[in-house]
Amino acid sequence: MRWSQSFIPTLKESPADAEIASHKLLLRAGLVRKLSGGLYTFLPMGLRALRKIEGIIREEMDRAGATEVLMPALQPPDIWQQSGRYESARDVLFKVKDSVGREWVLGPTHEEVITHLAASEISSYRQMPRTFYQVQTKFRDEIRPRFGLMRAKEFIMKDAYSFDASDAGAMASYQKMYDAYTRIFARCGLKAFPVEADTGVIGGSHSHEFMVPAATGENDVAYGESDGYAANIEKATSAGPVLPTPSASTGPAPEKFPTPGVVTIDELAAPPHGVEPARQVKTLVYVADSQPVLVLLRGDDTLNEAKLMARLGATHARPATPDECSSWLGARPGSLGAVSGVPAKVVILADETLRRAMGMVTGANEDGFHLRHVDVERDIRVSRWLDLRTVKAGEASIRSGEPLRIRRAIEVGHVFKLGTKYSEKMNATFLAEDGQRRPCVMGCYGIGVTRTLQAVIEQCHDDNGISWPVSVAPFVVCITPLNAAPGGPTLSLAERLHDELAAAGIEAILDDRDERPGVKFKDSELVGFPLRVGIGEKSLAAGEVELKPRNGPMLKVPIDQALDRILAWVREHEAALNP
RNA sequence: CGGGACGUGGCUCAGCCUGGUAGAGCGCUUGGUUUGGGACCAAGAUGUCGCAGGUUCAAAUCCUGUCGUCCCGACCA
Repeated sequence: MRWSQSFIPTLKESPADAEIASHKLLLRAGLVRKLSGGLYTFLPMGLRALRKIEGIIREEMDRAGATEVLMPALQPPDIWQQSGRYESARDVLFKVKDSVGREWVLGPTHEEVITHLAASEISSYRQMPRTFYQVQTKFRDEIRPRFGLMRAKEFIMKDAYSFDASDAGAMASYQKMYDAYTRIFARCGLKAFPVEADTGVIGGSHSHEFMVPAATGENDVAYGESDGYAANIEKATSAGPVLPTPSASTGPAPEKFPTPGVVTIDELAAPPHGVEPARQVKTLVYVADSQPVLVLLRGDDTLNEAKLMARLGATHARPATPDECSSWLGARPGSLGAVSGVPAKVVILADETLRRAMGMVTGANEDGFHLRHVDVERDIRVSRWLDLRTVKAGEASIRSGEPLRIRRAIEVGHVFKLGTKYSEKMNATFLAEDGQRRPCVMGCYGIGVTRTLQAVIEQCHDDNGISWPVSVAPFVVCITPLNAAPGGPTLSLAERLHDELAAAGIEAILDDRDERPGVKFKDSELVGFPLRVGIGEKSLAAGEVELKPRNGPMLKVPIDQALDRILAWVREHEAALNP
């Protein structure tokens, strides 16, 4: 490929609407252009890198025994109604109407479609295990698209779905995908690691997300440095808070005291009251699937909303408004408590940390008053004790006791044991060996392909631009004749090398532009080709060409060895990425 | 959805406060000189200042609305 025949519009300056490095580089290196918020056109270099990632994914899916299909992006709403997600996923569903007014859905994912297929095509245990996958464009009505391809309205995803006749079979299918994912990200040159993930409404214990550590990620991961524990913060647990919870009773009964103007934990902790946060009971009012619930946490803890929803099996949860708090409890946020005045219909959930907590301080359900000497088990009608708190850095790992750390990460993949949630609702059943009809046991497995592309850039770049791993580089080799005069000796050698590389199966881009050397050097580093082959009149006179790895020092090699040295360099770096 | 910021040539931005001829750098075109790290000189082209109203003799500038973009938030009462 000649540079002049491609389309690589590089930019010296970053467009103003890009914030993070990978987003800026996507634009600066001419990989993508924005059409609208969350919608991007892939230009040749971006498309080539994307195809490389897709290629790796296809190879590994096939190796793992999955089989490729392609499902419609446009889907009838009735299958979404059948699965119940027409309601529960309504926030992300794009809906469109056709010319006669009938409604359609743009698929954010394909569980419904594949389960519909399985319902009609799989009828016997003999047809399983079976794993289908596709690489498809997905649509999500993101509240706030951001960071380029990272969170977009339209994006490319690899999704796979496994069907098994038994739980054990489903676990084996899950493990195959888990292993495939590990290989895929390694081959993409990404340092991605699996973490335990929240299973949300669906329940079950088997879900892992593959995370790429990055300060710009949108997820927090809690992990142990050496014990291997790693979990999404939404799921993470610990041995408990570092500070112990007060457990000595300070009085025989709760006692009301005035706290005018005090509405926050910090204000109650400050003079004149001086009640340290660990001695306070934080009372939150939530509305979960239209039901009011009270959530009790220690004052210095934070509610983990994902845990709340998971424990309740709720699909939507939101904090109650101050007016709702007033009408249910008789007080405004800041003076709420669960000791008295809680209507019987309101469920009270308390975090495990508060078990046996004594001598606590909490709101009195009367504006301007709090209660002290509260023994939680004695004084509060707790309906359920649950793990609802968000773990904090420094707390002991449940695995080894070492202090947990927390870091930001980008989620690039998710493997999930679904069970029979969809197969039951959509009647995807089979006849088992024992003659019984049972629902298929399913798993689903996603990789954000476009997001993975950007994650690679986020992880592989420097001040000069992108630095692609050879496996996903749009071209591995950039041949740079410093003088591209037609018919001249540098261009002739460049062309010869290009053709010889092509014959050896390596696609190189030849920078045949009539540009000054500095421009070519800067561009090749910005776009990030792993190996640049420089051919100038000086080096030619010395009988040499220059091999300049993107991340290493320049090597001068004799012209007649150039091809072999380039091939060796590429093979070596390809091999390094193969697990 | 709440808060904030910003919309001026292809890109990055100045001008707006204090209304009065629309600017710079990069990019682009032409000619010349250059040619191993984003060249230099000269001459040029490119704008209904996001859009719609309003105020005014006069609006990029002030006011209102609207659309778009980006950031923060949408757990800690």
